[in-house]
Parts: sequence; C-alpha cells; structure tokens
Amino acid sequence: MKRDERQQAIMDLLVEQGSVDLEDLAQRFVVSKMTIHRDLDELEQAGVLRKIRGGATTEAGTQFESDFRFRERRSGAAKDRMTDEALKLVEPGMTVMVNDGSTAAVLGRRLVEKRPLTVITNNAAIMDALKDESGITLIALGGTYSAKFNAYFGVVTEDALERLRADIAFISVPAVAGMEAFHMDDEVVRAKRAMQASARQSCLLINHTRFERTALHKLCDLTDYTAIITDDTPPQAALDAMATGGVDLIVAN
Amino acid sequence: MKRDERQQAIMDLLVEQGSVDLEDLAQRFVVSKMTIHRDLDELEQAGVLRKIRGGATTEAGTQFESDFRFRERRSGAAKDRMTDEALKLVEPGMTVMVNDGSTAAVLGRRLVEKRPLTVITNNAAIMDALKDESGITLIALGGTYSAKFNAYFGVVTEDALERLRADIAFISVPAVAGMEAFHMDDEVVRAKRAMQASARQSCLLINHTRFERTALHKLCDLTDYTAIITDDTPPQAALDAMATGGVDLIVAN
DNA sequence: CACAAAATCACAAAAATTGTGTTGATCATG
DNA sequence: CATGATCAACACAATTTTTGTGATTTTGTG
Repeated sequence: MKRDERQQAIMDLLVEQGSVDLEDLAQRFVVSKMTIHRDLDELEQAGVLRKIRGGATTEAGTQFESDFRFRERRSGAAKDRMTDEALKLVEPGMTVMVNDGSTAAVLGRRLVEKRPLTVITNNAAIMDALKDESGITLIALGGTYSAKFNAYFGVVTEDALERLRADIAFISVPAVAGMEAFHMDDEVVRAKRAMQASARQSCLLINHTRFERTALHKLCDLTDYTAIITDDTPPQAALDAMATGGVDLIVAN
Repeated sequence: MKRDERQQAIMDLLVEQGSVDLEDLAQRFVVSKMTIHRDLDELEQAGVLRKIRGGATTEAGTQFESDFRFRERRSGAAKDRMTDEALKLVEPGMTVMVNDGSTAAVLGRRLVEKRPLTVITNNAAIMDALKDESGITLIALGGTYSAKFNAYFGVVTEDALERLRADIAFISVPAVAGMEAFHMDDEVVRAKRAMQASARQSCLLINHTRFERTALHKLCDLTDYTAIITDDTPPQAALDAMATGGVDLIVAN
C-alpha cells in the first residue's frame, strides 16, 4: 500500500469514525508511527483534520478530546452493528429508500448484500457506491446539491419522491428528544418527510449519543417509525419516554 | 504531479477521447516518453486500455488503428473548439441544462468559466465535476442510472424536467441525417426532448463525422434548435440539406 | 515539579520513479 | 522487398520520494 492510498484510507476512517488513533493506524498499515505522524501532518496542512495528542479528529471536534479514542473507536463498529440490524429488514427484490448522512451511506454501500434491489436515494455517496453494481437498480433523486450534506435536496427531490413508492425507507437524524426526531435544516427535513410519506415502512437509525438532544426543526414523532435502531443503550430518560409512548427500540450490540 | 495522478489523468482522457497519443501525453505531463510507455503498460496490464503504436485506445477500437492519431488527436481539440463556441452562448447568471454524453461532459466541466450559474443535468460526470464548485448551483436530475451512458433517465428525470425551466439546453446526438436528429435509445430520446421542452433555447452539439447517419429513434427536427455547433465542415449533402431547411450551422475551427 | 508518553527533528536507508542510450521491431515507400 | 526512419523495449544509472531509527524536545499528568 502506497502513501496516497494510506492517506485516503485515513480520511475514510476519519469520516466514518470522526477520529483516528495514531498507534492504531501504525499497526493497521504496518508502518512506523513516524510515518503516520507525517501523514497526519500533511492531511492537517490540507485542512481535512486536526491533530491531537494520540491521533487526529475531524475539524469540529471541540469537546471529547481526551477520551475520544475509546468513545469513537467503537463508532465504526457501531455503525456496522446498526446496519446489520437494518439489513435484516431488507429482502431481495424490495425497493429501498435511503436518506442523506454518513450512517445511511454505510448502509447504502452494504445493500449489495441483499441484491437484487431497487435503491432510491438522494445521498451522493450512495450513488457513487452503487452506480456500477449489477443487480442494483439505482434511482437517484435529483435536486439541488448540498456540499454540506453531500446529498440533493429541494423541490425536485420532493416532487420525485411524491411519485415513487418504496417498501421501506431508512432515515437517520442527528437529534431525538422525548418522542420526537429533529434536524437543523429545513430542506433536509422536507426530504426526509417526503421519503417517509412514500414508503410503506420507515426505519430510524440513531446513534445513542444523539438522544435527549433537539435541533431547530421537528421532523416527526417516533411513532411514525415501524422500527428504530440504535447502536447502544440510550439514557434512561429516553428509554422511559419511548416505553411510555409505546415505541419499540432495537439496540444493536 | 505524481505517477498515480498521471495515470488517472490518462484514463480520464481515454474515456473522454477514446484514445490517447503517446507523444502528446509526454508533452502534456512533461515527462519522457519512456515514462508514458510504462504508464500505458501498467494500465494495459490492469485491463483498462490497449496499447497500439503511437499511443493507446479503449478496448473496443477494432478499426481506426493506423490513422487514429490524426483522427482522434483532433477530437479532443475538436470538443474544446465546440465548447468554446457553446460557451459563447452562456452568460453568468443563466440557468443551463446539459444532457448526457462525453462532449456534453466536457462542456459541463468548463461551465465554471461562466459562473455564477445554475446547472441542470442528468449527466453523472458533470455532477461529479461541479459538485464542489462554488458559484455553481448544481441541480441534478434524478432518474434510473444507466451505466452505458453514465447518466440518469426515466420518468423521474422527465417529471423533474417538466417542472424546471432553463435559459438554454445543450444537447448532443450521435446521428444527424437531413434535417433530423437521431438517437438509438428511446429513454435517452425522451430525456433530451424533455430538456428541449423546458429550455427557452436549445443548442445542438454534433461531431462532423456524425452527419448523414441515422439511428433507431428520431429525436426532433433541426429547426427546433436555435444553434447547431459542429467541430468541422460536414459533408456537402448535409450542408445542402441544412441550407435548404434554413438552419444556421456554426462550424468551430 | 518530576516523570512518562508523545511529538519533533535530523539523518541514513530503502524503495520508487524516472531518464538515457542502445537494441530490436515495425512501418511507409520507392 | 529492401531500406531509412520511427517507435517500442530493455537495462542501467541517477534521482526523487518515502520510510525508519534514535536522539531531543515538548506536553500532559499526578
């Protein structure tokens, strides 16, 4: 494996996990820590990450710095566990919708395991991944491209969804509080709603750290979902609220 | 520029032009011909091209082997000349539609020269190219992905177009005979028609070797275009037909 | 403040990429 | 079909890039 490939792989890990561990990377790629240091320096120069003691994180990482290694190391595996559960809801032959977001992207890529399938998405990462897969009919939702979310949104997206139907929609959100799901961007909210409206069932994918948080816009009630999958046990308060509301939570671990 | 980037660039040129010239590549990348030889050898090993005397072609190239250099060398430049002309029709602030096809992809990439722009396309190559360009509002047309054309087609595409309007649409076709334009695929024809219907003006881009040919489906009459751009003087018969029909042809050379 | 872990630095070793000169193959042409 | 010319292949050397090691400095922690 060459330098460039390694750096690309580091970036991939970074978008997936939010952070990487230096020692871990050295082992994984079978190179010295010095080499990893140099890789991270260059990537930092390029502005794609921020070096911190013991590794590196994506820019935003203001908080969790000390314990990130243990918190985030598991996050890649967590997404895999969540997608394991999600995939159980998919049978060959189905039509599946997948929304924006990196967790959704992970799921999207793994949909090949269930082919033949029809996959409908506005997630650019999924389009790239499934474009040339045989056995996958890829229906892209058009729309205005948003670099922030690496996906397409807007009237075009919503209109297209209005005319399509799917067996199941996989939705992910950054915040859930009580019995409600939230998102900070209203365009994104509209796209997710349109997806849910066009799918026979909806399944929510939510990281356990995102419970008991809100964001500007309410997306919908949790009762709208036929399944809710999380990667780890959420806070007790959240559990209580959901139990009271009669919502069934699948904890993947 | 490093080895990998160069090889990637060679592949890009290859998909765009169908063939590449060894000497030309050596000059372009400022390396020795030996280096290019080695690059081509590796790419051939990888199965992405076929080395031939003086350069390389994509697998298919059964015929034009001896004279490809002159035929195709100009073809890259020809597309550039055509896009030069096409770009003259674009002003900053406009909304521009671009269809599928490699010529269209070349034009799409160059649209950044006229930003700010709104670009509407079903061409996957253009989406990739313009995704992260500031000053370009990228509106992707959704649809079912076609690996053959590297673009999206179908009802979703057509419906989306029905609700959008553009100042100008750039259309390319593989065959023109008499006063009519043709294409072999009916899905593609429908998408092109929908684009033309949604644009105030339509501009046809056509390689001069594609005159006096037909394909299964008729797309439309040449009179439907406000401008027709070609890369070189077409056969006399074609010129006559267009002159009689009152169509204005722009020859870019 | 001291200690341990981690980051940085400087230099050497190793690996890769590249250019050149030479030899062998292929082409166009008279 | 012979021949000069052009192009491809090969081998070797030079160069550049990448990597590892140990010494040294910095940083975080108790």
